[in-house]
Amino acid sequence: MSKRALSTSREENFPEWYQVVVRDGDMAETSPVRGCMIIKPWGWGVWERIQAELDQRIKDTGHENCYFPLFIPMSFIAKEAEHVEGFAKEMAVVTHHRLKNEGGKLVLDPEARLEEPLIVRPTSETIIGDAFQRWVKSYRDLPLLINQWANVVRWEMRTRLFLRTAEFLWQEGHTAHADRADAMAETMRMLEVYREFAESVLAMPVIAGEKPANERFPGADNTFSIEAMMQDGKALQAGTSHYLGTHFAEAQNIQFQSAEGKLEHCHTTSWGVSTRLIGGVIMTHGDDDGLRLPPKIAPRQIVIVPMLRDKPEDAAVIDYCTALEKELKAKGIRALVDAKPVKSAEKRWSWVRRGAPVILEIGGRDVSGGNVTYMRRDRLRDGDKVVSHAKTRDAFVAEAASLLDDIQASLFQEAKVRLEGNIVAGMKSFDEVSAYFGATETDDEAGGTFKGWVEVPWARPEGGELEAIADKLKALKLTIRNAPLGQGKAAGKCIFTGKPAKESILIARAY
RNA sequence: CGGAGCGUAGCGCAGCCUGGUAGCGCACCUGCUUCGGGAGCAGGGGGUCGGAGGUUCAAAUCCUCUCGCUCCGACCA
Repeated sequence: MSKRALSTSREENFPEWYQVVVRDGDMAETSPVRGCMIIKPWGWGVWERIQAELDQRIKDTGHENCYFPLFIPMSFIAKEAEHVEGFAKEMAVVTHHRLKNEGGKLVLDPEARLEEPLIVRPTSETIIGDAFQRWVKSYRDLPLLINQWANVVRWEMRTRLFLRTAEFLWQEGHTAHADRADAMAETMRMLEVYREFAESVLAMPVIAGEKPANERFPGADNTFSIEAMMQDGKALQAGTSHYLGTHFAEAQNIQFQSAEGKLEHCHTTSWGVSTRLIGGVIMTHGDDDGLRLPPKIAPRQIVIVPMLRDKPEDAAVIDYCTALEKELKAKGIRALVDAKPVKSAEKRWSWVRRGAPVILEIGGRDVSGGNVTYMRRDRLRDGDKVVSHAKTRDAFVAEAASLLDDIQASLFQEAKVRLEGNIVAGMKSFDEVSAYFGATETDDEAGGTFKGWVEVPWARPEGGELEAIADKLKALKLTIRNAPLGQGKAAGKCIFTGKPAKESILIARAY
């Protein structure tokens, strides 16, 4: 008879469920500025964990952090034709540097119009390239390996908290290399960093692969992505890594003198992941009681809720909890006693909705017996019933770290089974693909029938042929996600062109 | 920016058709009783009904405009 902690379920209405999890999980809310979000302390705590873990990996692979301006001169963006084309429609532009008071109303001061408008960065290839042009003179300056943590703005039509917001936070890596091989190795190295990070830190299994030409970053020669499967079967692009060839180097004069004394253009790369990852975590691990956070990114891993009764004995319970918290912290665990004067049942459910991995409830009897009672958020219920476990306090403290490891592993395993069990291979024609997805035309609003991804052989068509295929897929709300790495020689024929297949690609609905 | 729907208390909603000056559940505050678990009873606080105009003796309700949100489409990390 036990009720759920949320007002809606994944099955009833997945998009609404997502919003409720974000709100009730205290992650973020919409702001007075259209399309922008306020990230609340709990959501920000998750982002801080993501930053800390990923930043370490970025540094371990030889990169240095720095910071470039938020504003980019419009002329910079205009230099790379494809880049302009790709971003022109979604840029925020600063045109004035002063307001004036006109009859009690604030208006733009026409005399304060900027000679050259400034773009609020949608990404920083151009302004970083401008610096690279000055920093790189010799082959001895290469490779140049830079990263920055920043906010960027893309004026999106439709926004959803974390998944697509007008302003979002990310890290963007930018590197310059002497040749294609070195730049490509960098591109793949960072893709692998993302894959490993997503799986081991976010417990989010992904498929790493190369994007088809029509899904490339504006100005890139090759774009690679990691794709994750959400619980509604849709794909989420969780990270990208681009080999930019010499396009930006040519547009911006990033040149070096080789050992042979020849002047050559650099080969550049860029790669990034954003706050969108948090949306991915929510849709990968959330359940009908709210968020379930992997311990590695949970701002608080173990939350201790004292069962207070407004009696003198409360003091002993709080002391017991505080001592326990201290012990756990000494072991490097992010523990918290929630002693707020709020009904304990309320506190329990609010931590459930926020997805704290382990929730302890400590009452007088635990104190006198030297025990703890706890719940695992990843396996909160057996059927409908909430499951609590009991242990001696000493045993709990001794095993706390491995309990967290176990939760991390179990969340990953659950998601991995879902991903691997829902990629359908073996279809021989587009009609089969169409039939597979076709049955779910009407179910976008409600959860509807779950449809996973389809893996099919194709001949890697380009140009107009690819455009036509993309349009055909679009009619079914489908996109090509990527061509997974490490696949063997593709067998059979391309399901679109009938030509001998070159590789397999994943087709899915996507965010 | 197009199509559809919706804006009434923190959240979820009723009231609108048939205008009469705002209500329910949860949450919140106080008290008492409970309490190894999402408690009961009693009392209470909180809304210029998204905003601006208009019609009217009177507007949450009718009309016009506007802003915002959600879903769908186009675009996209």
